[in-house]
Amino acid sequence: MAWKESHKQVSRERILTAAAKLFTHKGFDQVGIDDVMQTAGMTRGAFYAHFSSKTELYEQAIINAGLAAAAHFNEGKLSLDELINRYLSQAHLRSNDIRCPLPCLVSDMAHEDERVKHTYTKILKGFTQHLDAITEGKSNADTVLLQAVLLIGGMAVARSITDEKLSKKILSVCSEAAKNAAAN
Amino acid sequence: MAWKESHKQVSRERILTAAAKLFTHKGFDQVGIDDVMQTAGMTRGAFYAHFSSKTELYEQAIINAGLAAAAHFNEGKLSLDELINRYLSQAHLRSNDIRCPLPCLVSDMAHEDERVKHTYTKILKGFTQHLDAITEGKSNADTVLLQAVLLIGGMAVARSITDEKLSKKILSVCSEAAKNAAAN
DNA sequence: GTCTATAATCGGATAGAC
DNA sequence: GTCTATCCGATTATAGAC
Repeated sequence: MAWKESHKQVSRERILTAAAKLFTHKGFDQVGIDDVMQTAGMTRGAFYAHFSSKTELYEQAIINAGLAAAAHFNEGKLSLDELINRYLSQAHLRSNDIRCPLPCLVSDMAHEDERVKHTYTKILKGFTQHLDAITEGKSNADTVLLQAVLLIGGMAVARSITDEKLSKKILSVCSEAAKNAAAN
Repeated sequence: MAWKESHKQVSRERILTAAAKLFTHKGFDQVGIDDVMQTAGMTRGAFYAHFSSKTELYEQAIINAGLAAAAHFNEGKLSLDELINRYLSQAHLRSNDIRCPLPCLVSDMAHEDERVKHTYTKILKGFTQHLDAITEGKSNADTVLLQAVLLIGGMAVARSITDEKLSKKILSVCSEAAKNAAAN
C-alpha cells in the first residue's frame, strides 16, 4: 500500500516538474498534455489519474515553478545584492531548467481565469516578502515593490527582444537601480 | 480601380484594428481568425485575401497597436511626467480599446518566432526613443531604459494580479520611481 | 473581395484492456 | 496506475460560387 502511494507521488512529481519547465518556457497554450507526459516519461492516458484538467495542472505547475525558483535563488542565504545579481543574470535569462514563473508568465496572466491569477498573485507576494526578509528591516513596502518590478519587468523585457546588447544593458541598468532603490 | 483599391485598404484596416485590440487583450493563441473577422464585420473566408497567415497578421497587428498607443500617449504633446501618469493610469490598466503591446505581450514574445520578436524589439526601441525625445536631452540612455522597464514592467505586473489595492500601489510606486529616475 | 462549405489537423478528454 | 485507441470540439487554411 505504502509502495503504491509513493509510486503515484513520484509520477505526480515527474509530471509537475516537466510541466513547470515547459510552461515557464513556452506558456500555457503552446504546451500540450502530450508534451508534458512525454517529458515526464509517460503517455497521455495516464495524465487524468493525477490531474482533472490542463488548467489544474497549470496552477499546480506554477506553484511548483515558484518553489523551485525560490529554492534556487535563495541557495546559500544570499544578500540582497547577490540575489539581484543572480536573478538578473545571463544564466537566468537563458536557463534551460525551470524558470521563475513571475517574468515568464507575467503577460500571460491577463488571459487566464481568476483562480490562476490568484495563484500568481500569491507567488508575487511570496517574492516581495522574501525581498523584505532578506534586507532585515532596512527596507519598506514601497522599496520592495519597486525592486520586484525591476527584477520581474527587467527579466521579462530582456527576454522579449532580439537585440542581445540591449538585453544585457537592460539587465545591468535594472540591477543597479534595484540595488540603489533603498537609498531613495 | 481606385475605388476597389481603397475599399480593400479599408477592409484591411478594419481587420488590423480588430486584431490589434483582440491580440493585446487576449494574446496570440486565444484569438481565432474567426474572432478577428467577426469583430471586423466580415467572415473567415475573406481573411486570406489580406494576409497569408495568422502569424503575418499578428506581426502587422502589433505594429498597428504600437502606433495607436504612441498616438494615444502622445496626444497633446505631453511632458514626461504627464506621459508617465497617463501610461501608468487606471484607464490604461483597464482600457477596453487597443492597448500598448509592450506590457500586454512582453512574456508572450518568448514563445514567438524571431521575426515577431524583432518587430517587438523595434517597437520597444521606438518607445525608448520617444522617452528620450520628450526629455529634450536632459536624459541619457540608461535612464530611459530604466523608465521603459518601470512603465512596461509596472503595467504588466499590475495587470497580472487579482489584488486591486496592490495593483494600484505598484502603479504609483513605479510612477514615482520613473519620474525620479533622471535624478540618480 | 467576400461569401459558404469543407478539408485537414491538432489537442483535450474519455473508455476500456492490462 | 499506465497503456492504447478513440471521440469530439475547435481552428487554420483552402476551394469554389457569386
